[in-house]
Amino acid sequence: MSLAKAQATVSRRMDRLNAHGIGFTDFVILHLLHQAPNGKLRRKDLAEKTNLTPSGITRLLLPIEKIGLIDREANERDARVSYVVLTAAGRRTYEEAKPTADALAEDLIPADQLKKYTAAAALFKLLGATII
Amino acid sequence: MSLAKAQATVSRRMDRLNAHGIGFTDFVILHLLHQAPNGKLRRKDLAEKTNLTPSGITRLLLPIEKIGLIDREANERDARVSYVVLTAAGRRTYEEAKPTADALAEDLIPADQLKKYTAAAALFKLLGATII
DNA sequence: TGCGAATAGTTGAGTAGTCAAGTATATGTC
DNA sequence: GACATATACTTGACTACTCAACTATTCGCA
Repeated sequence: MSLAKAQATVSRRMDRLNAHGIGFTDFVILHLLHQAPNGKLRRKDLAEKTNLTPSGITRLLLPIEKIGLIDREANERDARVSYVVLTAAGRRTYEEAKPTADALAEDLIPADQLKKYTAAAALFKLLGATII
Repeated sequence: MSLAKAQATVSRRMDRLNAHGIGFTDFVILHLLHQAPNGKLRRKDLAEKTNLTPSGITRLLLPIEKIGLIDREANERDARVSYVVLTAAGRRTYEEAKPTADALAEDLIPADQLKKYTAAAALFKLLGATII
């Protein structure tokens, strides 16, 4: 209940990202893909990293694919997996949005205060969550 | 995203409460009413305490009212407000569920570890959340 | 080598909320 | 004392998920 509110606060704050045509969760996806080797991940990996279910990922990616920021790619060794790859447009959007996201994060929790919250991180871990 | 998962973990764990015929959020409502003077609160107060919107509260209370754990009561001075009151059955259910909830909480985060997490509480406050 | 069990992803139905707009009532101001 | 404005709550339409069941494929092993 309380945690949900904190979550809501974060995403609402981050919604200034939609100046870039994307929402907070979209940005997280782009961020994860950007970090990944070759800019691609299996849908299952995205599900794990975001703590969503595979079905949640399917539904989340649909509109991002529709606007052309990500694309599908088959795995030649395993026909079950479908990679999510960052398109050129996706990479561009990510790079444009990154400074905005960083500024918003800094605004939300000033970096010099961040070290205080390692205990919070431990709590999240205990609860099975991962810090972005 | 991460916070949402922690939240999900908590509520899923707390879902053992449905042995008492109620869910986690229902229990929170009963708890808040139990604490309140005269066992009643305005819907607006519940919204603030739970960090839900008034419309969320309306929808949340509907089934709890239907199973008779809470009831409506008018305010004679202000016809706009409708109190939420704990019924006898609601009080009974709360008192039965409380030990279960306490045990589950202790199970989730052992009390002797709890003091470690004051920093987490500070973080939540910063994010605009309240600890139960 | 063929078959049961596991894995990746999708889909239908449901849940728990949100926001925006609407109703009813109360309050402050001129 | 009437009228603009504010407050308490509800409702319709929507979002962002979840779970369970399904399809397609791959793997382990008798």
